[in-house]
Amino acid sequence: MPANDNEALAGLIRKLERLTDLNADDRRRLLALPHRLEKVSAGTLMVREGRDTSECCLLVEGFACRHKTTSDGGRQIVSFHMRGDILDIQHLLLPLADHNVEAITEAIVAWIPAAEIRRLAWERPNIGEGLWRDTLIDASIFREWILNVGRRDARSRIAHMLCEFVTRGVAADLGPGDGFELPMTQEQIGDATGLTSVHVNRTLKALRDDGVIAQERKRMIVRDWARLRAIAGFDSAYLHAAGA
Amino acid sequence: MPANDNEALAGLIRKLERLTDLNADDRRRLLALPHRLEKVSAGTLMVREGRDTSECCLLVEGFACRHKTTSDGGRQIVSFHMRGDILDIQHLLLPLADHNVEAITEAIVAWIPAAEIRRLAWERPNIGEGLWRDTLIDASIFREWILNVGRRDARSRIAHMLCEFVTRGVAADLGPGDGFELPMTQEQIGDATGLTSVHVNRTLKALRDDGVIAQERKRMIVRDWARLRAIAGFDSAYLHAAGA
DNA sequence: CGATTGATTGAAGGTCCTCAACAGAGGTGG
DNA sequence: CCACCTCTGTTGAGGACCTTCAATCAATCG
Repeated sequence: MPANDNEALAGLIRKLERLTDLNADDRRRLLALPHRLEKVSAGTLMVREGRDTSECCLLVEGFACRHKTTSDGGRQIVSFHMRGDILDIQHLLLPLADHNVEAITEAIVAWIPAAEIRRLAWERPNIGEGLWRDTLIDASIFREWILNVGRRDARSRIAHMLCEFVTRGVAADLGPGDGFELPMTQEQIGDATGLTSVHVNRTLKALRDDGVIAQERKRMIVRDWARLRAIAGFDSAYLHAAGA
Repeated sequence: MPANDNEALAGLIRKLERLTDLNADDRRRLLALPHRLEKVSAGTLMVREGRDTSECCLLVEGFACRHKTTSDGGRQIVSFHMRGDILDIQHLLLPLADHNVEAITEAIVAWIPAAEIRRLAWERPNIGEGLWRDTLIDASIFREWILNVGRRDARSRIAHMLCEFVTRGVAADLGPGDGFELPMTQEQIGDATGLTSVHVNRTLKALRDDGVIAQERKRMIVRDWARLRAIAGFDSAYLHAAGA
């Protein structure tokens, strides 16, 4: 397994430290969380809608998304995730999964018993506060996504998705925001923005032609961050501490 | 003031009892929460995006919504609320409001100091668990709304919004679901579904012509619940305990 | 009772979708 | 190591759904 145990939980601690104050004891308890590491390939479903869950899934490395489907098969991605994110923290208190969690690249995840995290949340108020705040920021991002698919056109919508991804990636130490690995396919961008992959393709081409972005393979370069922001109408306030 | 103090907090207790176990002491502490009642008219903004907040707003009577706007003025409603709902519980841990909260009918709200609720959440684990679970259900509803505006056509989208409203209304003791007061205008339905009021009008007419619903004034009658559900692709699982 | 807000309907147009074909990249197995 | 296959990206043509603009009607309210 590529990541050792300490590294696996260190990502979670780094994230919580952006959200709350942790003392030495808090950190010790977090590092002592029982867990098992798993390497998964792109496309693996870590959580299935409707299933009972007793473990929480921490993303140690790689990228993942959460998605839901309509009764006639339409698929909607509701969030993207990167290292340090707990992918299904809501299962601490809601045992039945209401959506799927899928790896979109090869990834390493750590499975942690929900009961252990729950206990820690109540015994260490700092940790509980951080975890609760994390779920509240999740909810804030969901609200922004409702606005994104509901009220922006394809161009702004995709630009906004890119802005958010860059901003969160920088916060998660994935490197500088001007050039970065874009882990999702155009089909997945479509599923996240409520568009078809065909229209995503045309819209990305337009953004390239306008000199706002550039692409080579899966690598994306932001040529003009100010313009991308303006097209998206992006204001990072909704990310709260998570995107600071 | 139409509602007395006990009635005001009783709605919150009823709601929390659907989400967690409360003992006599929990209930006593909840009833002892300091608060002030306010009667507000339709259109009143209780919370403004970007503002610092130190009080939480409990909806005692009437209806409200939360909404956001794009930089060029597009407006998106991200949730509707009814009595018993805490309208901005995220401000317990996120001081800066990332959206607006607005009364859509005349309403009675109770303002409760956020610090008092926060204290109760940590001192009474049952209450904390119930409140956290409530915010997680909120998030689940947001996810469903992303799916709704992202992947359903106007007809299913509006049908889904109606199904959710009815289901939550029944759970909140607002009366039977077959005939009920629809508090929002067609413009607000449009803002919630990412459509224009014109298209909402045409779509509602189609649903009426098909015998699925009927309307008189602001009153809506569900003529064929099975068909409305089918059109919406509605499955109440995402409401978790809140819509049981 | 005039004024304002919300509902209703028509006509024209635009954004995005569907269907379809093809190119390129990457992975697999013989 | 190359042939093959699959997945992803790309582009074109036509059409559907929803929007925009506009006018009219109904209901509510000061």
